[in-house]
Amino acid sequence: MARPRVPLLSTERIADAAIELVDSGDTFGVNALARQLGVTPSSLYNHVDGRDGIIEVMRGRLGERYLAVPPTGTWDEVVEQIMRASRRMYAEHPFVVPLIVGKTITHPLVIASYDTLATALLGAGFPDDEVLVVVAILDAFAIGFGLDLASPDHIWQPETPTVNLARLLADAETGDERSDRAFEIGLELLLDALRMRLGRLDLD
Amino acid sequence: MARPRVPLLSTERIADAAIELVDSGDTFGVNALARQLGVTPSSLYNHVDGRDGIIEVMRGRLGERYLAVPPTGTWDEVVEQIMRASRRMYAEHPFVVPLIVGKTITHPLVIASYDTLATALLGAGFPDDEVLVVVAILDAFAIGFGLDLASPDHIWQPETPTVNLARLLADAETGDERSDRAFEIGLELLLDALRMRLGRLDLD
DNA sequence: ACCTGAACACCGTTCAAGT
DNA sequence: ACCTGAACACCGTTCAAGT
Repeated sequence: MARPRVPLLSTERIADAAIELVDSGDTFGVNALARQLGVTPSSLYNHVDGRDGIIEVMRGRLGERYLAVPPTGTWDEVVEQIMRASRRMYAEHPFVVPLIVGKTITHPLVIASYDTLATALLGAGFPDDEVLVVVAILDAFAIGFGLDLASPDHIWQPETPTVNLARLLADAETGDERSDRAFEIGLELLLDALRMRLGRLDLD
Repeated sequence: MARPRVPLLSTERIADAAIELVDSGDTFGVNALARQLGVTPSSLYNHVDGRDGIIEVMRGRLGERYLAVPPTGTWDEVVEQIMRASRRMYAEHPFVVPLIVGKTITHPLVIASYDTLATALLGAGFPDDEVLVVVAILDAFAIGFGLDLASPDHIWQPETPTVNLARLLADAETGDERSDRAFEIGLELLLDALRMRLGRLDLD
């Protein structure tokens, strides 16, 4: 079977299988992915630009699933909806976060999501030269919490005595609940702070 | 030369060389590190627990350099100093961030830094069950911005028309300055928000 | 156009052998 | 105790060959 009459692969099938592989917790790799698709590693190169290409179609596919509906309402409602959508995406696929982090974003839908965010902030009254900065802050926040979900349950492992940390860790809730609470409180803090800053800007 | 009369390696030499390798921008790896140390990959295993072990001694070494001086002052000054110290560490060694991210922290000095943060927040009046959550938020924030520094100059690369994003990107400052401004504004927002929340808590 | 299979340079890790 | 060198199973990528 050299060339099948109907193609075995497509970017969508590759993206979906990649997401499945990563979600399973097994380490991501071109060979592992090919194995799961029942295909030779080299066949992937007919559809996708190597390892990084696979990661980018993963991001795009997830974007289609989580960021497709454009948010509506006041600027802070838009911000909140996008942050929550990203959060849901990362929460349900935590292990993709370390893979996509720091890679250039090109997928139109994902770009559109950041564009919506920027437009909402401009509409709110944030000055031109501050909008991208705020977007970067929101992105850093979302990514940081996404990584939090991908991290092992015990990020801090004190081996020497501590003043308070060890005791707090012993009493703390388990990973996901703590992370969810942290996200909720963090988002609230962030939105409050943005509203406060906007109020100050309006006075000038 | 089987066993040298004085050891060629030590965890410190390994850590320093690893930091140097990572800073140079070359991809980190056991083999590349051994090459730089003028040593066989397998010799590293006499001092360090494989790849992950090397990463952990890197983190420890950086902690010794950037987090050794315990911060003083009011709780928010402590928070600010620790955040700035982490920022400096990540800014001067951006490429270590993707490596240490999500890995369990054991190094006493690094643990001590988080302990100091927790103690300051407790002293401020944050309730026991909220302190770790705030620490996680601060950590997510710092990590997020650290990754921002390790990212390529053009994180967003719109290939289809946008409402505002493409225009804002064209006018934007270059990577490091933008990231620095974002950090400054973000830290201000975060501290304001924490003070606000503390004020509310005090009323109950 | 789309797959296989061989080949390549490279990983991280283990372990016997040497001093 | 601490290094080398051989060996292992595994990467990601390229490319000729086959339909």
